[in-house]
Amino acid sequence: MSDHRAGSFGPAEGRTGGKRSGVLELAVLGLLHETPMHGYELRKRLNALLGAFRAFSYGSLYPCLKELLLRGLIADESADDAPRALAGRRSKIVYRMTAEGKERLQDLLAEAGPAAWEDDGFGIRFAFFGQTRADVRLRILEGRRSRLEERMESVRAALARTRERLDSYTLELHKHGLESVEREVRWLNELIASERESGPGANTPT
Amino acid sequence: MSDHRAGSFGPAEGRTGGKRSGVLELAVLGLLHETPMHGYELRKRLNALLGAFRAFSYGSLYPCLKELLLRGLIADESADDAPRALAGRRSKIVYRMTAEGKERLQDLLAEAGPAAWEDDGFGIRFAFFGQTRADVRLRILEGRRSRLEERMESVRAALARTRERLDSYTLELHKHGLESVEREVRWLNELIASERESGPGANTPT
DNA sequence: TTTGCGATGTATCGCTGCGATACATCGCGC
DNA sequence: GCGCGATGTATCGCAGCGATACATCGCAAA
Repeated sequence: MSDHRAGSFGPAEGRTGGKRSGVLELAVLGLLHETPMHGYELRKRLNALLGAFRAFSYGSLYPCLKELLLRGLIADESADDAPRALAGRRSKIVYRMTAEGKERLQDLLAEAGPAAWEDDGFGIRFAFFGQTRADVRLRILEGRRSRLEERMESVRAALARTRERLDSYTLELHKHGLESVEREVRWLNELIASERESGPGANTPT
Repeated sequence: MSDHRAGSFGPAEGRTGGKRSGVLELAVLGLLHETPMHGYELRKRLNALLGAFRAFSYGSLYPCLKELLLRGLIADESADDAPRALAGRRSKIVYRMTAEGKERLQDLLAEAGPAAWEDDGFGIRFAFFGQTRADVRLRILEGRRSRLEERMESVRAALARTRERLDSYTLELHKHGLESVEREVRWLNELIASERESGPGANTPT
């Protein structure tokens, strides 16, 4: 019972206590793209950026930062240009993106597959839509919409199957849940329409 | 400025110690209260019950079941009334509630504190409102509402602080998120009203 | 002056729960 | 008699949370 990863895809690295981070990686890279920052501020900005949608904690942020450093996607700015003469003094770590980091960010922002229409993946990508190519935006929006439609369909089917066994509170819960999803679909429709309207040739640079 | 939980409720709720799952425990107990079942069906029913709101996986269900067995809150029915003569044959495990389990369920359903107005805790409890005392229902509904209002307030404040730095997509995300919360508050208001209406003396028995 | 406090800042530990996977049995059509 | 999908039990690796520890800095009340 040990070591059986079929490993069809997924980079076989990590280990050594290394923490992988899907969405956080994009979030960090996306923010650092603007200006260098240290962890504390990164978190504040991140949570301000995402608002009601999501909040990250230090328990995930710092391990992620550590890993990104290791992978060379970000670097400690205070280390490469500081005088270094000051012996041992260091309490702040200012992170900046490296060239590899920028490349990675571009790859992540170009991703328009399933990962980009899951709840987390979508939300975080949407927050960085300003840096995303117009055609990718559209594909993500549409993918998200069909993902939600799928979900609604399966919930509705399950509901139809069990409706008579459910009490009024459960029914109410389902109704509310379904309406939330419907509302998001409507929102997506508006966004898609306005994307299409602003010209299918519009490519947003950087 | 502080983005920490201000702790207006503080330690009064007697945490300070490793606390067990809570959510799944309640779900399992709540379902098993009706009829005995095995894990597979438990999961199906659970996800049908919760619908769009939430879905549990085996990775959490089975460990939870194991722990509940250990704690004596549920028992393996096929073990205590089966002939036992059949040597070694066993593939299904049918769980039933014990007296301790029923007691525990009552305690969980009576809980109307902070744990009951977090996203998960609230949803799961709402699904079992049919088994909850009317006054507890009301307190949970009101607690949930004020929790959401708190959240909206802090998001709005953060938004006001950073609005000018955000691009149109991020603004759209915030708007949508805020509206979702507002919608849930309105929903809660309706529920509260209808709870109050149906008489403050109404105590639902099991 | 000192003391205390809240914001800033870095970091880790224990835990919950997910997702993928493995494997076994059963019923049923062909 | 065979395949195949539903039923059924179970675990592993990992992401991310929440609490916590600790250190420094600026500032205002004592």
